[in-house]
Amino acid sequence: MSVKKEKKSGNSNDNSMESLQQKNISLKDVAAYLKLSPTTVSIVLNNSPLADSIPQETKDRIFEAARNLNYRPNYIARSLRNQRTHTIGVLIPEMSDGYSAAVLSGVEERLLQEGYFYFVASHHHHTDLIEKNTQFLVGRCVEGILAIDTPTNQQSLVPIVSISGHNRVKGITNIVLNHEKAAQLAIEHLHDLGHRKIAVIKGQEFSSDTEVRLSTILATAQKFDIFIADNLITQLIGDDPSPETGYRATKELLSRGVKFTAILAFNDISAIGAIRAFRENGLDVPKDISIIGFDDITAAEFHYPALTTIRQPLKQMGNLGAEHLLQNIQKNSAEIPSLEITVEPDLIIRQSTADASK
Amino acid sequence: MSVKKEKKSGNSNDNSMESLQQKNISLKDVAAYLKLSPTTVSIVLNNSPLADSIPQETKDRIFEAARNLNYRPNYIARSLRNQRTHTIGVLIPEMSDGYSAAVLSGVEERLLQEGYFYFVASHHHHTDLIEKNTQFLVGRCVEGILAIDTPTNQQSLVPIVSISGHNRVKGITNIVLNHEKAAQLAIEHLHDLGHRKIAVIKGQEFSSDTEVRLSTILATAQKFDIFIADNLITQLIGDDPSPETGYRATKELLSRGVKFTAILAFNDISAIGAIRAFRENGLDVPKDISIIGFDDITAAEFHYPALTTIRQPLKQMGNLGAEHLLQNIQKNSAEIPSLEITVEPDLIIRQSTADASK
DNA sequence: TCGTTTTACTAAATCGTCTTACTAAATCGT
DNA sequence: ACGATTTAGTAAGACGATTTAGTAAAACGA
Repeated sequence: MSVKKEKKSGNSNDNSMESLQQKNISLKDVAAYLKLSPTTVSIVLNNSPLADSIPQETKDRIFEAARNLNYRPNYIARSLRNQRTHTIGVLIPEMSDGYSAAVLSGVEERLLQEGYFYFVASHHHHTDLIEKNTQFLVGRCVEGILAIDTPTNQQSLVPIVSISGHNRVKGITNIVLNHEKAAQLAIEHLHDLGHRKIAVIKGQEFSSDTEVRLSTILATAQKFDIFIADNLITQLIGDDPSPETGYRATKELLSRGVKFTAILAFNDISAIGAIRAFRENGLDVPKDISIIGFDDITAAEFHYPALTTIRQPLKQMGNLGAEHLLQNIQKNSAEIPSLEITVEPDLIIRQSTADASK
Repeated sequence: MSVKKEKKSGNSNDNSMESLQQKNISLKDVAAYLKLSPTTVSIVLNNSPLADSIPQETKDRIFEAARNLNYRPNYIARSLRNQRTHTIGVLIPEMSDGYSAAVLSGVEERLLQEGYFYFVASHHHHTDLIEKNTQFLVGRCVEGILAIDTPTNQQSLVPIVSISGHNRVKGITNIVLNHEKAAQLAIEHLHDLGHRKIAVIKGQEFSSDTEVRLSTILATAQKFDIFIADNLITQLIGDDPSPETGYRATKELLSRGVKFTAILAFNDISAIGAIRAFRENGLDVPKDISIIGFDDITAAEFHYPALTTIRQPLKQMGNLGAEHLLQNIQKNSAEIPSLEITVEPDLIIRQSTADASK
């Protein structure tokens, strides 16, 4: 890393003085300039009902002055007075895992529409960081918190909406996937292809979806008369967000020597790691082993082989989460119901699944 | 999407009343409770030098009361008074493209250390959105702006640090890759493997690195007596952040019927698209065609074949960007130098490159 | 013409914190 | 014992906006 200094900017005689040094001008300045009171300027610029009695001519003068002086209301002062920050906090495990980013893009879209901004804080699966970040965010006067794939135990002073978070706290709105449907789609697809020996990669302990995902899969399999024994279940270990964990889990599974013709991965990331493990062991996907991922992150479609996967509408979930959070912010805390919003998965059939070889 | 209402929370007789309904208590409340003035409480809690004259006993009383009453200073009021928001704005093209997320994780790490939070705004490569978002952020009283892969033309009222942004505006600190070194690493590697006919996938018009990347590659190639003709250059079109654009660009290149044994992709995403295109045309990577990506995003290592790529230290760039922005915020605008911080690329050799077949 | 309403504004309080400029009492130095 | 300093605080203003509760003048109604 090297540093190259070029030159000072803002030599005191160029135009940067005029354009940059101007102190931010306040309502008072505008008022003084117009020889009016701040009150009048305020009600006109905010188009308050009180402005009805102000003649159009005066209004025009005010608007013009505000524009000419380049008046921008101070958001902080306004927030203090109105007790509204138009800011929410978002809790995520990891910025760079694809999943959070996809949800966030939905969150951002909706929030900006409503004039809200958001703070992001990631906790890397440390329980104490979840707690601490929540405190920080509340300390920053966020109006609500959106928890993405993050357990939320405590009740908070602000509304919370949880996306794929496991928790049964009162007054929290949950955005969750229809897990039964997801399991149904996955198992049915494999069953249709003739697979009967199916292995499963279970998620990390700390992942919100780990338990439901596994239990719904086992239950659904049973409906198809498929019994998934414990020795066909392997688990992701560690908080590395890369395919490495899926690779390791699969290696471990293969080392057991149990036979299977298909595997359900916890997510696309781990599916990608699994494929590498199979390939190293001389097993072709999908000829020898079929694999189904979960999420349908961008990488899934362009992987080789392209991943068959259960799509979660991640962006939509972000959108919905933001929407409900904003709604709850309008209500007073006593009337916020415990809601559960379910979104539907889709089976995306690509090249990582095929007829059972034998 | 379905909705299931469970039950109201906050039934007025459970403990949520006590724990949630308590109005936020202010400095004044603490002072009143202690029968002291807000001034005294403030100087003690902030450990201001004035507190030297306050006896320890009183201090203890104040600390205890603050804790018992669960006093949390109002950040907004404090910001207004101190004219500091400890918030910066981050401009990115796209939340979910892997690149921004990787840089952001570095940004976040550094900012949190310093007690800063950040607002994110993405512009999806729309010039007017860049302008608009900058306005919004400044309107939100951010103390500085970090522009990631985003052109910044105008001088602004707040310090700007640009990461991989092309711009020659005074007073802006740039974090850039050593592009010459990057080109050198890539070309040298291919040359060593015997490649002489090399194609290039050029970035989109709007990507900051597009021009430098191509020009440094062409210049470096020439040093190795390799001439890259125009008909060996194809370009990414459109703002789809998926490998699709790389796929299309490569298809188009192949349709020209020009021969080449290796290709330099603009980034890993487009390299992944290119591999798919080659595969469809019956070309094996790396047996028939070698390919080098750029960035080393997480997906690169686990792709098949694993991508040889030029790594950019994305997280470090985020870290540096945040660090310099915070430094510049301390200075007054006249003394901010136009700095260029260069970070070094690495050649990561994996399986997508091999000896030239003929 | 006199009282009421409307018009066109404004003064002052408030949001919650921090800081500057005090004061009153206690202690110190000689 | 008397002025100077230290101790232990406090009152008031500012940050920049919004809102409540006005007021003075003009227009209106009978």
